[in-house]
Amino acid sequence: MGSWIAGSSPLPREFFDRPALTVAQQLLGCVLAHETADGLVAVTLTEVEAYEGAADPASHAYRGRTARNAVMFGPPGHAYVYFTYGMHFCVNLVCLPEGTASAVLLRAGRVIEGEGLAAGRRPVAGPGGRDLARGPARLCQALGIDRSRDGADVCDRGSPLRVLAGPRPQGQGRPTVSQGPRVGVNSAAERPWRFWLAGDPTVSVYRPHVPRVRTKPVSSPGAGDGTMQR
DNA sequence: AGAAAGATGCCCT
DNA sequence: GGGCATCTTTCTT
Repeated sequence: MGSWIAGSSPLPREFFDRPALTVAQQLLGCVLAHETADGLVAVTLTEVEAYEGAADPASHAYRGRTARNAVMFGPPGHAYVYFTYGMHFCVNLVCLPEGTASAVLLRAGRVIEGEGLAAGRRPVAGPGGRDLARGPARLCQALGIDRSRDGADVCDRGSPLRVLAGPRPQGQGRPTVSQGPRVGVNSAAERPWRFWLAGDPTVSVYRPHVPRVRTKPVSSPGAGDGTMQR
């Protein structure tokens, strides 16, 4: 089986020393591998989102550097792992040189190595493995990525978390990349900075941007005209 | 010190 | 389709 992953060289740091929009599209089809004491799990990336730094209201770095997002301001090729919604982890890859804060959120992938281990980590995933890493939090769960991987150098051959060039299918050119608005972003939602492999079943289902509506204890008058209230 | 929101996923109706 | 789980970060008193 594909033990080529263990001996393969990670992508060079220059790969990540580019704008997030470029890196995001180039990352599709590449391999993300995570090695733990339990074993190796690897996916080919099928869906990503680009986030700029200071110029992007949807970015965690928009309001400046904090203890949480410090890795985003560091050198390219490192993982920025954050915790959200009280239970989920998501992983980003930092782009551009130190001092800038752009990154690419990894949203989905297809498990190509360690499927048994990944399935054990995600017992609720259905058969077939399609849902093992569909969605950013699911991807982290399948790979066993948590905050201890924050700052990991994915360009380091000795790192437990690495990014490798994807296998080039014979007789095929570059995969067809689709593009659309980012998911779960209520600001700058008009920027089509989400990229995915067209037609891939492991891509997360598109949810049109519906901001979370807080339930109101009392109904206010004047809202009976059918106007959307949020 | 306290509160509110959050780059979500799961289960139930 | 919608509510809920669950907690960290950051902003506001």
